[in-house]
Amino acid sequence: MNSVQNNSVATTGSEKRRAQRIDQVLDAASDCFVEFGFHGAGMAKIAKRAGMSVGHIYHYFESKEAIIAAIVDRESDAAAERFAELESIPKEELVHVMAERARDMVESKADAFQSALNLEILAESQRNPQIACILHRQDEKVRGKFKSIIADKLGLPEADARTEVILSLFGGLATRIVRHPEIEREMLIPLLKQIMRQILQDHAKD
Amino acid sequence: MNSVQNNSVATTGSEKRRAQRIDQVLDAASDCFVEFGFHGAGMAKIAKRAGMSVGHIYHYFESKEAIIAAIVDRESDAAAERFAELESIPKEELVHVMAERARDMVESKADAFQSALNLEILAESQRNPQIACILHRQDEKVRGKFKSIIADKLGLPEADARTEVILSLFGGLATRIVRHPEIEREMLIPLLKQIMRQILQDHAKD
Amino acid sequence: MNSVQNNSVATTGSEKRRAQRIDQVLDAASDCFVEFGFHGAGMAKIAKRAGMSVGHIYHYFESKEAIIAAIVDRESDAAAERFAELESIPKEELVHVMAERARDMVESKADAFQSALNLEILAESQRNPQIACILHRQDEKVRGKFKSIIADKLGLPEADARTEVILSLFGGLATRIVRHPEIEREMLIPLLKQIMRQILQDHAKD
Amino acid sequence: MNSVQNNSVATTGSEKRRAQRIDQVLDAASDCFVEFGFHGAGMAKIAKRAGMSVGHIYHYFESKEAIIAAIVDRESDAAAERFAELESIPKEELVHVMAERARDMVESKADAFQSALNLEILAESQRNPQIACILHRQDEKVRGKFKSIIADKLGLPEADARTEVILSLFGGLATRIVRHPEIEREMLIPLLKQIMRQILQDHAKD
DNA sequence: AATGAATGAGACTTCATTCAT
DNA sequence: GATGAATGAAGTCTCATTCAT
Repeated sequence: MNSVQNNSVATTGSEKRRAQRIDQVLDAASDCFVEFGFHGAGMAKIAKRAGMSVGHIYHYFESKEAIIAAIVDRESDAAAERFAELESIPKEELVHVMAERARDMVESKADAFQSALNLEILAESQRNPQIACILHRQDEKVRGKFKSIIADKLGLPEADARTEVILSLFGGLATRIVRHPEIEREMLIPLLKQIMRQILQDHAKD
Repeated sequence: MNSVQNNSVATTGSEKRRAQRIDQVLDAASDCFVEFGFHGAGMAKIAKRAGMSVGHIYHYFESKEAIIAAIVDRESDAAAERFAELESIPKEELVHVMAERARDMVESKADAFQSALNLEILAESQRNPQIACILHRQDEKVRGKFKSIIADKLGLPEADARTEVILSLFGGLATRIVRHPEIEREMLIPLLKQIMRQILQDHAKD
Repeated sequence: MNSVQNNSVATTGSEKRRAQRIDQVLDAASDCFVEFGFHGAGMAKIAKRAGMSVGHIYHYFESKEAIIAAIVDRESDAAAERFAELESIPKEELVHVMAERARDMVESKADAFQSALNLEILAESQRNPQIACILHRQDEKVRGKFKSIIADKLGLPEADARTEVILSLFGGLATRIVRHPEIEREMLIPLLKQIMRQILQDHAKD
Repeated sequence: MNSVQNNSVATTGSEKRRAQRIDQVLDAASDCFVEFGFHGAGMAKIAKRAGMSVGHIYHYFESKEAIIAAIVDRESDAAAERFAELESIPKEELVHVMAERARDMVESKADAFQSALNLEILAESQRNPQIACILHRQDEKVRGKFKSIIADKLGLPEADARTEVILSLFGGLATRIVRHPEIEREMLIPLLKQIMRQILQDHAKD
């Protein structure tokens, strides 16, 4: 369901193979985690879906925790990148692009997988400091870029608040849509666009 | 951390005691679930914190699952009630009250809906149909009341969309605030109020 | 299903009540043991079926073991008595009566309950010396009476062997019929009568 | 006590080892079941006697139930085979061989069908449908072969009845002998032979 | 006499992890 | 690199028994 990455800068054939194997594990684990949760997915199930023996997984990962951490890393990298693309968008188009972004999120079911995993990750991050740290670091990155777009490119005040509210809204939307697939998504878009416009333009008055 | 309830309509002393004991278990379990997660919290830990033997918990609950379900029930009941209060608010004050509600959510850490337990519950609901069902039922209730307020009391069109967006925003905010306690909450309020106003008034144009 | 006994020689009303209560427990326990086995029948189930609280059963029986022992006693008493009746049968009718006894056993489903309990008891007796002892004592009694009938009343040699074979046959029949209720019982009777005759008359040659 | 089998058609060393391990478990479990009963024998005891960790047993058997089922299978297979041998016996010798069979049963304590395990199995079969089914299937096989021997080879009428009575007698004898090891077995043989002859020859008159 | 709340040991089972091959 | 046999701790749940009321 999810097997794009090949972050390896490897050149050796053996290292390439290694990276492939690691991705096999990560993909299998992601699937299992979505289906059964972090705790409900046993190493045996992951190994079977990865087409690999249980023992061999431990050649690539020190522990199950390490697999979780790697997935969180990979997943939050992907999320961060998506926001990063916004940096290169010219000022005039930004509001429009962000609004389209909202449409994508609302329309695409592709994020259902992602979002389900996200909930698992968020829950885990509450007691696993390592996960919490990874998440925090990534969030910092996203937040930073966003703020600079709002403050520098759009020249708006209160960049912090605008950033937090946008991120909250996107996060909440994603979660809500996974939980309620029956929602008619189309109808949300006009209202969302409107709100995006309001947040990203200087109408702000109290 | 959490020990308010006394829903018992009991009159007998023994029934009262029973209700007390049940609440002891529920409170202890809530604590443990927040601290260790649904699956990290063993019955032993819960029993110890409830001041009760493991075996005795099973006089009150058929299984650990049943405890989880009871907690979700209790928790989502509380959340639903909070939204239900809005029904009695007169039209003119509604936007204002909702905005204040956003402030409360942002300011108070105690809010159940923003609680850590909530994330655990959401994650669990993805694979536990019973939990999913409870959540869904409650959400239906909230959604219904909200829509009727927007459509009937405020006389606005697109009540569905407005409802979904508000609920998404509140949900996302709660989650984001638990994860980032360092956010300066105060600064969010003006922007949130503005958005609430926009959603609850008929400026809607695309 | 089984509640005849009232062995109490009691005169006091309170003792009568006591005996009644004890029989309630024994009857309930018999039922449960047949349905779930000795180990599968919890005290809770027995108590409920006896219309009595769990704790109160311990006023009458020291332990679950004691209940089992009491049942075995009662059950094997009943079985022994059935054989004892043979003593008063006149010589000429004995073969006929025994043959009829075989018919009864084969025809009556009433023994199914008994026989199911018997299997449970036999299995238990293999590791519970107390049960083994009770059973042994009763068997001794039955065997003794039988032998004396065969040797003294019928004047046959090898009374021991004849006794053992008859008891084996009856035991085996009972067990087989519980296990295979589909067997057409009627057809067995002529052959059984024939065998009874052979065992109880002096055709014995090798 | 019991470790004959090597049904494995395995050629690989690993498969051979696997079969060995499985037999270790089955042997250990048989021992424990005889000593403590199906429900008195904990997995811990079985594991210790099998020289294996508790957890590892679950690589070979899905559950304790599955172990019981496997033992019943093995045990009743052995019993069925013993009866199956009769098919190849020529007509004239049959009565004689059957009579000898009775002698063997009476004399040998090793006979599986008379083993203590058997009682345990019978008792269990009363509430465990899976066990009941295995037993029934085997019994069907034995009964079928027996009937065809009696009807076709010996040309006797009422093959059903004769079969049932013989099986009852053998079953009863086995049980009785386990319970009363003090019985002088030798003395039973002449009478048993006589009865076998009567059942397997056409003296039948009512 | 009677209740049922309460206990705690022990039952079966799962699972992350290790290690010989 | 690759396997899967093996471990043992820990998990959920049951149950005979006791005791305050």
